[in-house]
Amino acid sequence: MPAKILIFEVAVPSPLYRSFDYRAPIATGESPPVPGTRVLVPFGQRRVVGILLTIKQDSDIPAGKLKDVLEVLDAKPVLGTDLMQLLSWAARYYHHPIGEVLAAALPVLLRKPDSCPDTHVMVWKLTDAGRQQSLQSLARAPRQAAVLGVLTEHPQGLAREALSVPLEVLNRLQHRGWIHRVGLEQAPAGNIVNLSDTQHALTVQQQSAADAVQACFDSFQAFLLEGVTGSGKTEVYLRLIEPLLQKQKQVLVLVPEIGLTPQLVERFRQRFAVDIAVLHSGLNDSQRLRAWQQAASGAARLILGTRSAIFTPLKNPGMIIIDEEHDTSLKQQDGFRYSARDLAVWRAQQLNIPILLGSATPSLESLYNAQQGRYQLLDLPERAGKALAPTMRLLDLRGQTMRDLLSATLLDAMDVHLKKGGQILLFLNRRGFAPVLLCHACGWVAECRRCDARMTLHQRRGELRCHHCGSQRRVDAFCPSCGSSELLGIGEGTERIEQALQEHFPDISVLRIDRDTTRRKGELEAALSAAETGAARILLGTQMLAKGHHFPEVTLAAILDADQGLFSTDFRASERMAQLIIQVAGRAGRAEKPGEVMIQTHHPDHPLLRQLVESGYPAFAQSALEERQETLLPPYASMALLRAEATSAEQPKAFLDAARTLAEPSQSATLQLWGPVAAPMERRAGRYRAQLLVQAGHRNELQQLLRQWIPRFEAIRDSRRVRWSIDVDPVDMF
DNA sequence: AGCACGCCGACT
DNA sequence: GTCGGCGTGCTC
Repeated sequence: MPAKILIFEVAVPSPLYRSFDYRAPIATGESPPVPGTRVLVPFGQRRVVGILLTIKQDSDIPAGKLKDVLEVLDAKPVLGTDLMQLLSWAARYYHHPIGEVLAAALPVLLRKPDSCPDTHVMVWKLTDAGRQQSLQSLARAPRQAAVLGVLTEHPQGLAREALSVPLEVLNRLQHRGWIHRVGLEQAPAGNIVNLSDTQHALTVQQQSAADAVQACFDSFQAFLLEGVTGSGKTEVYLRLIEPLLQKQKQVLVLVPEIGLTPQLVERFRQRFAVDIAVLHSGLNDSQRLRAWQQAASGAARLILGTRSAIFTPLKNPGMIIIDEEHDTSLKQQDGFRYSARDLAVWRAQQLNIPILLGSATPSLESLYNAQQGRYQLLDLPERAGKALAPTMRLLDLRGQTMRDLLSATLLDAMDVHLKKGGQILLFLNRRGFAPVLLCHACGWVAECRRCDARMTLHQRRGELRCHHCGSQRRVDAFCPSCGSSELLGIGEGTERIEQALQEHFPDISVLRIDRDTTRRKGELEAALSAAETGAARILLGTQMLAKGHHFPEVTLAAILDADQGLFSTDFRASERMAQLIIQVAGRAGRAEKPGEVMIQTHHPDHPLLRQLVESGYPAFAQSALEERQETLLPPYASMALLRAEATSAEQPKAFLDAARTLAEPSQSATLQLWGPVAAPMERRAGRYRAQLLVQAGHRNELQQLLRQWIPRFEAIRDSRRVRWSIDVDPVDMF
């Protein structure tokens, strides 16, 4: 009888669409590890950290090829059953290699082969000796004295973060034997919900929305909270979070990238005296690991994060909230291209908890789900408090006297608002000085050497920059083509508008907020606070300015160029433009001052624009949905985009041609392939890009095709030479 | 992806 | 005579 050997099936961090089998380690101990545990395995010439998927009795791989697991790295799995299920499903649905999916869900430090640092919450406490020290004896070490003082008042101990002194100070005290570190299994379970008195009474609509969700606290239900700007969505979130925290549950809140500002975090902190884990891009690896562990242990009760926070382990999940659910930054745009919103709905269902999707301008997908009865629609049609809805107006630019995108009508309106003491917000989604540098003598324009794109002129820094690949160079003094010195910046960016505003309103302070003015740390915060206090009278900016901030003094908001979104090749462009316009409009008149919104366009009769302005977003969304239905576009169809890129233009096309041929036999009635075609900007960062669109009437049909199609790509000759990727439910068609 | 192996060009 | 270019193949 051969001895029974166990086989570990392991997901290895590599772009391969399969798992790998290993012999279980010799010393498995009493209880074998469970799926979700990290294992160190030999892989080719390397050793890598993989994740145990299953333990099985035998393998299809010949015994001679099997290698041994080198080490089991965790006593407890880093990924619990629920996350393993979520991630396996996500790998299948998005057709991304399981090893990369699992790796993407783990904090960087857990992807390294060190054993997992302790998952305890560490706090510092006074020792008996420490308690007996007099503070006077430490007069020459004020920081050490302060620590002793604070710890005297907190006999249960405090985390280092709470003490906010350098580690060195603590080490010195520890060395003297006056304080020591203690690991707690969980954070001190204070009962901790501590409502501040800033709580406002809810409006009738807010209350009924909150009631509806609260009625479903103990089971899965998806809610779409459609609330106009200023209607108090956040207050509804806070009201719902409160009873859950009291029941010792955790709440996971996902927000778009720009939405996760210190101001938002501060609002949560002021409301609830619980440990909040904040997961944003600014964290370093150990901070991120710590936040993850605090969520996993249950110590953090409120988890606030961007897209990838959807993979945070939760000990005691109570609810998931997705704020600004329409925002495209919730969809990962490279590598493992998942939608955090869609995964969140799946996860809520799996955890049997409610999920709340909030937006002033819901995505057409979510509105469709609400109409289908999958989501329960909650409506907040009115602004809370005394604030009045702003009036919106299209400004016909045709034939108007213009000064750098500022029409005479707009300038007049600005004058009026400034005289009345109002603040003004101008939105333009184009940074830099001018999007084109043109030679007046010969017509040459400055183009990027690595992209099919014009360079943007950044005049103040004397640079040309490509906004697609990031390359930059000094602006030419003479035309490289004809030698003329007459080089003109054509078109407008925020930098030019800023200059024009300063000239036109010499006594008014203008604040420009875009990626160029807020590049360094702290600059964005400084700018936002200058905007909020009203110190700056005219605010000018890009997306950054439009999203989520509260500027109570703004009485006039203007979209300087609404025409960009009108004639795009991307069928979602008009939806985006509408969302952006409403978002900018939402910045005006939030306080007691009535707001005015002006939208500059050369197409004032465009049906979409008119409907948006005259009837509002819900009406716009309804007719956009009807149009999608007629043209059989999402959400009435399912899409996947196969992209390929390489250093030559031919290779991606050849690969996609081959891929298309492989898909051809399985074409059914509603399955369609479009392309391959060159990407809208074919060359980007020196690489040529092409794409093939797959469309199906049904999700299942699309999935069925992808399942049998993608494994065959490895057989295509060029598949090694091109970089290809599959994007299921793409939101960006580029 | 990473890494090794392998076969052809310009260097000490 | 070697260092190194990137094409090809493999990873339990």
